[in-house]
Amino acid sequence: MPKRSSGDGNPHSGSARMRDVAARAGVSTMTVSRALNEPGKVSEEMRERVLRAVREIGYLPNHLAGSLSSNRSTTIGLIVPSIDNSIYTQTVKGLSEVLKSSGFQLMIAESGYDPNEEEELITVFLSHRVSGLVLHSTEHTPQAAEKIRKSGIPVVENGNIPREPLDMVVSFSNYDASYAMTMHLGRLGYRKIAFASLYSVHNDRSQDRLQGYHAALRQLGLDPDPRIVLETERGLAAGAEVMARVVQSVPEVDALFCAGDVLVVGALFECQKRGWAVPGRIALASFDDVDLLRHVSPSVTTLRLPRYDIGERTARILLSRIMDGAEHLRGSVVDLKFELIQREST
Amino acid sequence: MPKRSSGDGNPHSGSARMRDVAARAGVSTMTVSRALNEPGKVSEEMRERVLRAVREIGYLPNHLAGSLSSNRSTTIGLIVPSIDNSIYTQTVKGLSEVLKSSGFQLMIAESGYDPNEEEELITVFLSHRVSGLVLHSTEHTPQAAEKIRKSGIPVVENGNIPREPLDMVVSFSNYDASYAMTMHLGRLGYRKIAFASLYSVHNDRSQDRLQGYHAALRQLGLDPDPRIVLETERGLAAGAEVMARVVQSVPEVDALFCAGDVLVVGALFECQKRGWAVPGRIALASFDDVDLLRHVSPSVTTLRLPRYDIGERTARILLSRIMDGAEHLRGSVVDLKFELIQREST
DNA sequence: TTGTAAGCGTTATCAC
DNA sequence: GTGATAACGCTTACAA
Repeated sequence: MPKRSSGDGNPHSGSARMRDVAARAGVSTMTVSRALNEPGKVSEEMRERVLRAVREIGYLPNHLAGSLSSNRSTTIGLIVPSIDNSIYTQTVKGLSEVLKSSGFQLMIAESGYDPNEEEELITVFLSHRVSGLVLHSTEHTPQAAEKIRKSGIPVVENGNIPREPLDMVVSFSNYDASYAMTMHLGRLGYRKIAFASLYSVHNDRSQDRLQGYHAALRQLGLDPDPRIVLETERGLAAGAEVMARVVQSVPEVDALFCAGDVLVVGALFECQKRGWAVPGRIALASFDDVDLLRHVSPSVTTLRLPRYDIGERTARILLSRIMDGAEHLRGSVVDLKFELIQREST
Repeated sequence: MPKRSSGDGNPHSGSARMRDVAARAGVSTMTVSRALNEPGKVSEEMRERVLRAVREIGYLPNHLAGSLSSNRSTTIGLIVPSIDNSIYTQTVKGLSEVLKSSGFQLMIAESGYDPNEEEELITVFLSHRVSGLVLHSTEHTPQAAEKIRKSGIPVVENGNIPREPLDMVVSFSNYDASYAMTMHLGRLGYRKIAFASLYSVHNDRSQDRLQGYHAALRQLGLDPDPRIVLETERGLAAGAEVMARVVQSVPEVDALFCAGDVLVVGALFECQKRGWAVPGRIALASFDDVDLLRHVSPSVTTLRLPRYDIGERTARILLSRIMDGAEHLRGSVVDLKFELIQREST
């Protein structure tokens, strides 16, 4: 019962197998395998004979079979809350570039900010026997944590620095960044600092930013005012709406710190439309240094976050664990620093 | 020589196998396999017995083994020119959402606008035995085309509508879109229409946009002027630079069509800085309807492209081929339409 | 409806 | 340095 015969119309059905290469080269499959994966362990002559046969036949190794047999895969699973968030793209690029150079592939999925969905995706990735996992969120179901632990594969969390990491962490601290910006505003003399962030439900980044803000207020001796602490959705329209709402409900406000996405740009446009001078009437600060903020007028004070570096370091640390078995890296936390960029808006 | 014993420290080494589940449930592995994959083919009692054993043991199926054995995988390969281009994110989201609902996973890689790199990635994906391939570029090496053909897997190109598709196509026409916008500018009375695009080397989208522009000029009876046709890199700074260059070298220019990325925003800022009225001194039009263009002042005339739909349709057509064997879809071309949004800038 | 046996394409192991 | 053989964990094909 040759299975092969059944799959005539199937994908990949025509691909040559290693044994075809072996037959053509007049060697065993092991020699082919070695010539391809550990060229040093094979004589020059054999190597060339094999490689010629590979070319002639148009042989393509089957990673599935290789991974099954060797119990090693070359795939990494990445779960982000939302794929269409431009914030992550730099990190994904950093990850992708380093992984590619080591022959690893990225499997990507989005959790939609839902820990249960994340758990489901982790399960799927584990089924695919990924060699490592990268999670942007640092909030997980207990079951997810348990599955990961049980699997034994290395994990990097990289959206924030959690109190209780699953394993490794490569990130900046949302708390520290938010604290730094709020302190900066306070030192510049602003006394009534409003704070806008994205919804913090199942979003520990937002939560930490809020806490950083509050900690700085305390340090500055400023009273918190719930009327000027807002959560909203993503987008320019949301930023504009927040701006209008804050100024109208609490006219004494003299600064707005938009701790998420491009909210600040919407806010700035709203100011321009209403004729509110920035920073004269109200100062504006933001969280991520997107290109736009340097080009608008006034240019916007913001935090430069190591988005690309996070991806790059994440990949490197993961590869160390996977390829070099660097067990001493288990549980390590890399706190990449951010930079505060003072511009015209404050 | 039990392979298993060697892998004690290895990832996934502790995971239970189907045979463990079978033993626990007191059935054969085939019954476990059926209970999991074709529940209808198993009696209620068996199904429950198996599922309980699965839960108790914490069994996680091994997709690698399943795919190898069945000669079917649940992964799709996606190659984009550059991951950090926000243009693709909506398409990736569309793809991802549909694929996820069918249990497929996305493997993503970037070619860096290099066909040879793309070929390399295609090879890797084929090695991973992806069930389908999505390519943003429509320019490929002959070897890449040959490998894909030989593999027999379905492919969708979705960055443009090529003259000679590899297989299926889901896209809008860059030529048509560019033609439409240029005609629109002509009909509004603009006579000296400049054109800025991203570098067109190995970028057939840019090339087609340029051709659409030229075709429209002919149709409008306007003479092409190489001095006002420019290629540049991505980014706001590039847009600003193009704007300044065009107006200073050819003062008669009365419109600028930025056919790429966020160039137009840089151009608009430059106009504001220089005090050039838009559209009084010069009209501005763009290619992609990013959120920003609706919020700047003046708001910018642009093309609304079906980015998300492209991803969604791509996934659907691919899944039809893979799961339903819909061979009649082979070679089909889906030309998704775009929409021209007239705003204040023209 | 369930089970048996063979095989998917590769690599680990051990012998030469 | 090279090869024979037995896995890897699952599904196909067929038998019961």
